[in-house]
Amino acid sequence: MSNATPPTTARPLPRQPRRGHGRATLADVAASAGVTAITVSRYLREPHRVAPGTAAAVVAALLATGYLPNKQAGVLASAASGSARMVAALIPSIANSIFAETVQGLADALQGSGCELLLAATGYSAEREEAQLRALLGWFPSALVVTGRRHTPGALALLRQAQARGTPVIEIWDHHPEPGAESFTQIGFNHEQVGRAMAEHLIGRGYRSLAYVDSGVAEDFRAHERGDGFLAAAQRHRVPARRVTAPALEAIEAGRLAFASLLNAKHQPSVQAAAFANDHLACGALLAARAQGLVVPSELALLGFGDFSLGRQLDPPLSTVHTPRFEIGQAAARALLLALQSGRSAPDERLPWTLIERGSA
Amino acid sequence: MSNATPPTTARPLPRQPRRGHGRATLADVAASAGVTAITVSRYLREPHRVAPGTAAAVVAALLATGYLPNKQAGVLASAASGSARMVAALIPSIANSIFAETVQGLADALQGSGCELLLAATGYSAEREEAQLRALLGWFPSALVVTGRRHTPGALALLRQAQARGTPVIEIWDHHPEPGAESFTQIGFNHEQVGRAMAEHLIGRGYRSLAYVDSGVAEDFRAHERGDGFLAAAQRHRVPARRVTAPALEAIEAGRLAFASLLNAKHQPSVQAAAFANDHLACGALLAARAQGLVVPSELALLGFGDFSLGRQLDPPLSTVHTPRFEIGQAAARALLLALQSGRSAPDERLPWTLIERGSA
DNA sequence: CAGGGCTTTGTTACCGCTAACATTAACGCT
DNA sequence: AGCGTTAATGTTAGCGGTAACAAAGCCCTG
Repeated sequence: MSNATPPTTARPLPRQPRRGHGRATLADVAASAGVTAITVSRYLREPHRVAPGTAAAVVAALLATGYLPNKQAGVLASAASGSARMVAALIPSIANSIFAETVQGLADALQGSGCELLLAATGYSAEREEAQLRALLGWFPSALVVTGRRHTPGALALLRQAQARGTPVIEIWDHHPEPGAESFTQIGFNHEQVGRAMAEHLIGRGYRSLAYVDSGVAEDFRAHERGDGFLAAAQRHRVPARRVTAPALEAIEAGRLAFASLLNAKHQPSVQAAAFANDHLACGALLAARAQGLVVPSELALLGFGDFSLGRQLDPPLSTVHTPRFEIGQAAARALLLALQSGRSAPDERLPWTLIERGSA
Repeated sequence: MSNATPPTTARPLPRQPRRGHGRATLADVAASAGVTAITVSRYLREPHRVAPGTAAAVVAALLATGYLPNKQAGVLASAASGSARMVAALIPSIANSIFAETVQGLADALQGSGCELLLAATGYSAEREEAQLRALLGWFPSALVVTGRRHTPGALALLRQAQARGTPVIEIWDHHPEPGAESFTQIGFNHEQVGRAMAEHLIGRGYRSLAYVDSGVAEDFRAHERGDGFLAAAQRHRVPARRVTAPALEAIEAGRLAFASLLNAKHQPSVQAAAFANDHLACGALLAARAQGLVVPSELALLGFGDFSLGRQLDPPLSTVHTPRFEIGQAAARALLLALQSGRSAPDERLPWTLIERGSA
């Protein structure tokens, strides 16, 4: 009755509309189908709740408009449910084949779950990890996958916050439950244990003077831990062992150089067997040893870590530790999907590694 | 005049509020700083536009609340500007070291630009590429990086739409400008040309019966194109050449088996030199050849593609084609950042490859 | 045939943030 | 003094979707 013509007061003066991005929206689809937006939204999420006839019209409209849902809007609207369907993964390096395979496992297992993968490489820097984490959290990922259990205090606080809010946090490549301290889901294995096994393998084969050639990457904590385990086991067996740190170069080249320092005459007794932080280092050393005419393993035994394809092809083939690198990614995906479903944090998983004796040790 | 007290009708009865996710929002920060949300927002985006005193209060409030911006909301609100600061990349396989290094280059160069990386692996399937593309587009990425120039019609339509809306689209690992057809920014090299160069190298070294061992992955178009170039060049030089397709197995093993079929007696003339779709295949063949006591390259020359570290370590070391795999990722990042800045699509880049003669061909 | 329950669709408000415009105060200049 | 200009901050509305609730229509039952 009174809404015929608004008087001169309070004219809402048309302001310039913010144009969107040109893509069809739910409203467009709805208009085309002759329904309202919520019906289309419902059809997309719970198709059984719209009547068959309506559904047909909606489908036609969806095809006609080429609608693609705007996930930003969707996530924002259902913020409480927190279902961004996006997993943020932080790994040290993508180029490192170890982590590349893990990411592949993660991506494969996520495929079909409707989760996208947001990836960042930290370059083995804990500070960078924190910065990346901060950036990635801005997207409200539904789960977080981080590498290892060492983080800056800031990163740790962010991870704890996220976990407290119900975002699953999964640590991969390590398995080292701290008694008492409540922590995140860990999927991996114990690196100290691997180091011990490497030492014990060499000792068992009769070598009586050992070395561990550590990674030149200062923040490759897992390599250092394998070294810790290695040295501890040697000490327990009263076998002399020392730690050498490879130069921070391309790994094969670094292995070559590390080999030279292993043979350095000023160390007594001279090294009979060396374990390496990774296969690339070990291969470099193996090649250098062969080039010098040294007989492997009788004059110097070499044991790698990682089971890269390269080592299998050398002469003698490199003895090494096979790691479940693909499986870690898969298991992480399974664990986080489970956690998202159940609402509880998934259990730890300790995945098996195996020491493969090939010929070099 | 009439809006003093609403009558009993239309009581807005308090409805249950939708709670958010528990994280501090701009409004919280603003309340803590004693300003309104827009001021905080402004401080974060254009700090010089808020007064120094206010800025100090805002900073304090930001720290006190531990605020992390919600990027979903930010992107949604500035939809027109389309600045999601997120790059979607689609590659065939993450585990393949070629692409892993490219992704690393991409991530490295994106680092610091404030762009996140949304990654998906297509498993060399064009259909899967389209599906992934559809899913990734839901996030309104600010740029798209796809591998190669072959896409399904649906994917192509999506890419064109995106480009038309101003989202840079970059095709990596290929460089094959179609005359006339307007296309996307291509960063890579011409694979047919590489194939020709491989054939010409072998012909130049005097081999008079050639073979190209193609990838067993049906949709590895670039490998097939190298084969096309290889065979075309051989034909032009009137040198017999045939194409053999490796079985779709693990590549080193596939190379081993491909080697056997190369020597198949029923083919005349027998193959003197073979080029391979990738180094893994070539290495498998080289190892098989050596195992049979064949002398490489005099009895059979082998030429790889990719320059993987493995090939360098064999005896004889594998001759191969070095590709700018890391640089492709970097260049893609540079190109898309440029396109985002300038608003125009970035120019193509043809990156150099080199044929490295090592000993096997 | 009134009334309870179910199905189907719509209305409203809000997620967290920012574009567009409004407002206020301080300043400079003729 | 009067007026335009600029700097600093606020108000409003909306991005595109979904949660919460409402309402309309149908079926069945006693």
